[in-house]
Amino acid sequence: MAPSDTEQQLFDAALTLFARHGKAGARMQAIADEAGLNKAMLHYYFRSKDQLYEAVFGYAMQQFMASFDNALRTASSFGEALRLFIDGYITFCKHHTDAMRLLVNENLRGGSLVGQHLQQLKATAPDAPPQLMLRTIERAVASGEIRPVDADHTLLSIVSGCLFPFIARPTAEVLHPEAAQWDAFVEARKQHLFDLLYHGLRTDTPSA
Amino acid sequence: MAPSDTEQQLFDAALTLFARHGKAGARMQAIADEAGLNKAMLHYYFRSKDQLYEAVFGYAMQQFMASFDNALRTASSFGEALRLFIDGYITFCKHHTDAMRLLVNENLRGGSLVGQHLQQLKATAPDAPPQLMLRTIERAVASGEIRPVDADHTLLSIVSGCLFPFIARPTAEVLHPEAAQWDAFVEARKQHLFDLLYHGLRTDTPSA
DNA sequence: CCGCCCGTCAACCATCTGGTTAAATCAAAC
DNA sequence: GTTTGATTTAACCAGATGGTTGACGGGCGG
Repeated sequence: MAPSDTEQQLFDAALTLFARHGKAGARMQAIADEAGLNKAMLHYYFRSKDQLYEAVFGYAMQQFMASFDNALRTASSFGEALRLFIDGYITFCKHHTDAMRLLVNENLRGGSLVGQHLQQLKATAPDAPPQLMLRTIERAVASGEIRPVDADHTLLSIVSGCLFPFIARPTAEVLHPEAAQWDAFVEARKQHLFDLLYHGLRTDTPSA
Repeated sequence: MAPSDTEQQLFDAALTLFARHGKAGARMQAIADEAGLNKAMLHYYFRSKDQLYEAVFGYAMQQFMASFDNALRTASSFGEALRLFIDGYITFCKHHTDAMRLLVNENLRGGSLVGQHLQQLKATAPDAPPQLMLRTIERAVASGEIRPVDADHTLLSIVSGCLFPFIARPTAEVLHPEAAQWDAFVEARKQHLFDLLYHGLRTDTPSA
């Protein structure tokens, strides 16, 4: 089961190139070159381009789920859970840009892989991070900690805020041209997003 | 200048297929077939696949900008501007899914086209919708109508909330499986998003 | 030392892909 | 009715692409 060194190199190269050029745009030859190996090895370890893509996609999704699974469970309040979720999500995107790009790309294309894997996950691991966060929101609504919002929409809003700077990086960089400051921008986003969402969600403080 | 009927059909088919399969995945033959025309016509009207793609992309971006330009100018308060922006954005995505997908795809891939067009737009039309909304936010901060938030981050958050359900539709549909209810879900999102953002942005009401 | 098998490779193959071309068609101008 | 120019078409082409194959090699059990 332990993937050989060669297999891993091919796999990594595939992830990189699939993320960069999409499934159709990534060439098998280019993947082999990137890994510094012979193209035939790709077919030796993964039979076809389709199967290679599926393997890489599945890995990306699994990696994604694992990334902030533990963090979430330690939260004691909704505010803390929200902060952990945002931090985990943004940190994941920052360090696993390729995996994230692959996942978003597959979503955007409306491929069937997303649905498949998500359904399967829902069945085998009913406490995966999305579900977990969803229930955290519902609980916070029930306890009156936050306004009575729709949990699905809210989760979508949280996720979108984390993901979007990476999705729309070229656009974001027109607003924030200093290239070197990208990291700082991403880091600042954690705080901005938490503030925005926490203010937006918490129960109204009766005023004037 | 008026594009011939043939040219328009090719153009539309190209938009559809580029959006569906990406630049690399869309085949010239398939585009011609979709338009019910001969493949050579594609090269007759647009010299190459690259130029066809650029033309389609430019059109999508222009269409996108035009879609909610007017609406924004009529707003009298920040709240109204926010509502109009959200409505316009979501409505655009709903009715021009292909154009939206193309734009997001290009962003995700980090292509140079996004930067080019946006820079050019910034120069020729300094009051394009994004800039306009940006300044609306800044004004609302200055007037104390909303908290002193970073305008760039805030705009990004607004846009992301509008766009994301369309980007991640397969994922969203796992949460909301009833296929027929997609339209209702999108419509409900306008209200949810406005509430979330408006609560999240408005100046703190001093309380206990 | 021998045979065996896994891993590796260069060369090869059928098909597909973007792009070209020369002939055919058509509409308006003369 | 013929000329002229834009439009349309089928056939074609060179190179790329996913995938295959047969040979080579080296480590390992015997």
